Amino acid sequence: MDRDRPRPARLQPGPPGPDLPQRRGRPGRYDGRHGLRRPRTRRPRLQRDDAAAGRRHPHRHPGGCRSHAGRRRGGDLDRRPRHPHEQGGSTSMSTTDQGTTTPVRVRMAPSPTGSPHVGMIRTALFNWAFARHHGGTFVFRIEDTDKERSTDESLRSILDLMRWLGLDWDEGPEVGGPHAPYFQSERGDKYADALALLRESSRTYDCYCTNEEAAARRKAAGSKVQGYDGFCRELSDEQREAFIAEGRKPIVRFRMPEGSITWHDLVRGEVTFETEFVPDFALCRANGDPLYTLVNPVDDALMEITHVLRGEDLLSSTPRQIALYEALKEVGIAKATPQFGHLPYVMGEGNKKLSKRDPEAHALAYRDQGYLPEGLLNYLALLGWAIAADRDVFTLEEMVEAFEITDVVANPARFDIKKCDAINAAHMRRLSIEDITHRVIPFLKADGVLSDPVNDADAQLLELAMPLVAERINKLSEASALLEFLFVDEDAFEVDPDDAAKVIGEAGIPVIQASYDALAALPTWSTEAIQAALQAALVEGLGLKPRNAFGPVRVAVTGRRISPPLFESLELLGRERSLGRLQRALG
RNA sequence: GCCCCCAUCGUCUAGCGGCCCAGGACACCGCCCUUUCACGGCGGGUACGCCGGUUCGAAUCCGGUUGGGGGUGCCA
Repeated sequence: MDRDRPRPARLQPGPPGPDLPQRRGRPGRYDGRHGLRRPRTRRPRLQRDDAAAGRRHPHRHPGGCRSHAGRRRGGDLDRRPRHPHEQGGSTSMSTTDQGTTTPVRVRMAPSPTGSPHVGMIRTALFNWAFARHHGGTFVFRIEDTDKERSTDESLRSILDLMRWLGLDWDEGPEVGGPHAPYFQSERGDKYADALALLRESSRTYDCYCTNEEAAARRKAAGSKVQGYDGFCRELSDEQREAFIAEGRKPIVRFRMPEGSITWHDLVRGEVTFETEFVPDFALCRANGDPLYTLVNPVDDALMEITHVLRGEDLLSSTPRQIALYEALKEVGIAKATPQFGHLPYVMGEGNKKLSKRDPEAHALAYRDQGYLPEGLLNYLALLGWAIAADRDVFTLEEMVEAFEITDVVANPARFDIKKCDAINAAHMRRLSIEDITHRVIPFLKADGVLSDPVNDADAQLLELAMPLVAERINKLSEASALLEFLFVDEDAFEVDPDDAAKVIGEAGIPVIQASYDALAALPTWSTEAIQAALQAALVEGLGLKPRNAFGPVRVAVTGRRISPPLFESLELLGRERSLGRLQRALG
């Protein structure tokens, strides 16, 4: 073949034990222990006999915390009996370490380049939920090796995002941890050490070729495979010296082993790659800068990550990582190869991976548009996972309780903003008035509806008005339009011209006049009295349908055709301001 | 090109060989409720890509095919 070396049929035996169900795609339920899986059974967790409730508090200390009080490390790990025949390790390149009971350690490792993406949230959420479900550790690591593209702004955005979402991390930026530092830019010595050890082993070799040379050789050989061809694998001293004499600087390449590499993917089942299709890859640049291919596995190894849950785009780099892990174990850097689970893409319009170009991709925009973190997270969780056959709305706590990585489906999901809205709306309706008021205030301030700080009178008015508004908004940002008329100064009050044209006009003037007369005569200014007076004057008096009767009044007083309930609104506005606005509408 | 992944309503999913002429949610279409809006209620249409095989029985297992996606870097 391309490397001119014989290829043994298969290094790996087939599926391990006779009792191990190896259904592709729907693997057995993962029980939190390395290499162990059991056949899926329907929601056995619902019958759990321990008091799981109150054990975890996913919302505590958003933004990361040190306190592990109350968290049971490795909580679920010993719950189920081990099945003697169930072993996940199936190959010489096994991704599992049989017999261990290591507590779960997962990580989120974003690159701080550009604006954080909703796909990133989904990955973070599944990692977080997996960690919390198993009472494990959620590590947050910043992969800022690319100095050109990494920015502080992006880093801040990611941290803000995680804090807003309430996905707290146990180790990482701001909280530190036993494997600090958690910024790759501060871990250069570790990569240099790893590279030096690897270079001393037989697993790597120095390569002097240019890309062009390798590509030309591939082409000349009529190879179907692209990428490096292994030319420098067995260089003679003379060849090496000749290259050096030419002034070439070598890079370090990893020597892919022969045969095939198989792993049991946590979401996809068994995946196999023939290594003839996995070219020897570079670990560093000629100037010595380590590449992602090196730093990512080295950090995972050093941080003792047990499960790597990441995007499907990394699927094809997994055989390289598994092979590298073998070398890292050999040189004493890695203790064990993690298990891998490749999450499906979040797709955008037109069946393409949701790209940064899509406005829907920008994660922080959801916060600014008034989505609830619990709503967004709930929706994102639905992309690839279901808590039950007939349920879509759930809390983070419920997700933690029920989340199984092996329940995640492998097919890519389209991001549907309408459903996202609907799920968010469901969470809005679950909030108490106090809670929703609290959350709406920043939006009201930003929109200039409320002053900052809020004065006492406005605070009081808001407290009275929110019950009317809370049930009719689906996003926090929608409150301003509904409340503005109550807080605006009279001389700044404006009536929407389009709405006025539609319902006031000539036909509306008599209606407003009649309303003014009826309300001006009112001895008490209450919702009930207002309703009775308007009902009598307009519906009975003028013979109007309620819709036509109250429309003009609504626009005159609230400025818009869409408002909180009219009679309550009038009461809150007060007699003087209400009558004044009716007067103004009359011209 | 080559390699890998994926395949149930428009969308997200349930389904783990008989409970399925396929369930839920969003969207859509009617109707009801209603002072606008937002809720809420009732009803409706719409899906197992295709071809083989295994089986008494297949959406479910196997093979193929087609279609989609991803990868194929001294990017991450």
